[in-house]
Amino acid sequence: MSLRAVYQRLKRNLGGQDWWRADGPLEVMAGALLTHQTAWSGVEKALRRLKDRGLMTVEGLAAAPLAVLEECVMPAGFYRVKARRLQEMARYILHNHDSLREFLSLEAGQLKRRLLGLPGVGFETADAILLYAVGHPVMVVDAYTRRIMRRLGMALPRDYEGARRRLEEELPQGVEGYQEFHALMVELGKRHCRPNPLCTPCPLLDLCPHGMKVVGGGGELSSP
DNA sequence: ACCCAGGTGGCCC
DNA sequence: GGGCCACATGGG
Repeated sequence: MSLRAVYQRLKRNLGGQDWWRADGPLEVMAGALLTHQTAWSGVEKALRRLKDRGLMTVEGLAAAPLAVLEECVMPAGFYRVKARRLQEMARYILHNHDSLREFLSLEAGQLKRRLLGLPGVGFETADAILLYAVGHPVMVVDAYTRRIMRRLGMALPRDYEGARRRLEEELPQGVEGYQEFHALMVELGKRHCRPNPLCTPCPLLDLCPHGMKVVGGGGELSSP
């Protein structure tokens, strides 16, 4: 089964995900930093706290006492480092650009390099910002995507950029499709593709891993 | 009492 | 380039 076929099947059955809705680009950027190794429910609480205190602006994040940011970020975990990263990002933009808008309107490659220079922004976070905050057609490669691809027998290259290019080549190209595919990988992964060998069977795809056991019945146990 | 979550950076080899 | 660890709260 081709990757495009996988995508079409998931999309048909799980529907449009309309994922990662946010008030504006800054909220997407903050969410991208806060979601590191963290459940989204905690990220939502943190974003809510920041907004309720009027801190969801570049100026607000840049000027707020670190202790206040930490208190807001708390429910998203890793709160000390994440609060600092939020502030560093805001201060960078404030000190080096006319506005958030101007910063985000840089050419995609330029923007990505600058994002990567910020503390806490690695390849995945940078690409998430490009795709969801700005709307550039780049794939985001996360842990779920890698795991699912591996269990489909289509393991991605280990290096991030190689993996991203592979997905971008094999999928229908464009912002819509990339956002949708990424969302589908995460939602499917949460249900049926955990790191632990004990995973629930996936009714849509043969995700059965490593020849390990499946809980619940319905998944194939075909051992070669 | 585990395991896990929409990663990244620092350190080591 | 890789492998290991810290970073921390909250839900199943």
